[in-house]
Amino acid sequence: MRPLFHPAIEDVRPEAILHALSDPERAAIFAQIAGGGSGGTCAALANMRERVIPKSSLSNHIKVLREAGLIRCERQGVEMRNHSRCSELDERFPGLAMAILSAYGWLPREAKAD
Amino acid sequence: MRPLFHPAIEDVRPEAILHALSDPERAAIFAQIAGGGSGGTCAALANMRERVIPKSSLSNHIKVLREAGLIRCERQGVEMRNHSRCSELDERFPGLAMAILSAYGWLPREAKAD
DNA sequence: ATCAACAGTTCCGAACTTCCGAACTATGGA
DNA sequence: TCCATAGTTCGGAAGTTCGGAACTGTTGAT
Repeated sequence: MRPLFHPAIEDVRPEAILHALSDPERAAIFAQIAGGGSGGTCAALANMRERVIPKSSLSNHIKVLREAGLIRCERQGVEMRNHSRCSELDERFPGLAMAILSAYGWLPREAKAD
Repeated sequence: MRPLFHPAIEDVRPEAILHALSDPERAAIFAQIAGGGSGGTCAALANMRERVIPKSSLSNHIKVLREAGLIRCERQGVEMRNHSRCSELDERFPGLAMAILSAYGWLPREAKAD
């Protein structure tokens, strides 16, 4: 499997980010990846909270996040490592990812106002 | 036509906001309303930029924005006044609406970083 | 080499959502 | 009353999403 498609940071569109994160399940996956906790493999993500996500759905969610420019995925042996593109994104759209995660109440590690 | 449904600010869900604003056309309508320029009637919004929006679509966009909690609509005579709920929203989800409008490059009046 | 096991992807049909023209409703003025 | 104006609802065509079953690609064992 050749390197998966990732948009260049300047090609990332705000509507794609909002669309990707407008699904709470997908936003939770992104929060998990951004938090760095699980190591970011699909298997780790699949049963992160009470809900078990079918793997075809998870694969699709990850594809949507990747194509929106939110995460970067690379194969490492048999599994896939997913990591967030937060710092690049924050340069392009300052405060956006953070405001969204914080609206969901899932800020990765920073302080939270409310 | 009795008062239209508007969610209480504490019932506003982040996914609804992101979904509403993940359509660039709808986000542009919201920016226009938030900017306050047009007076916010549908007719004024319909032909705001090069694109003419069919009125059934516009009505639907406004409904989505209203039910997401982004705008407040009230009939005034024969027309409808739409205004944004930015200040309430900013208390509930600090920085969210601003980060989104700024990502689209449509910040209502404040300064812009990049 | 062959095989099995595992991690993730693709395919495709059912269910859901979106778009927009035509028909409708509500308000105000003559 | 009847008309014009501003917006809403209806309905069907087109598009999107979800998830089970079948597939691919990688590793490790025999």
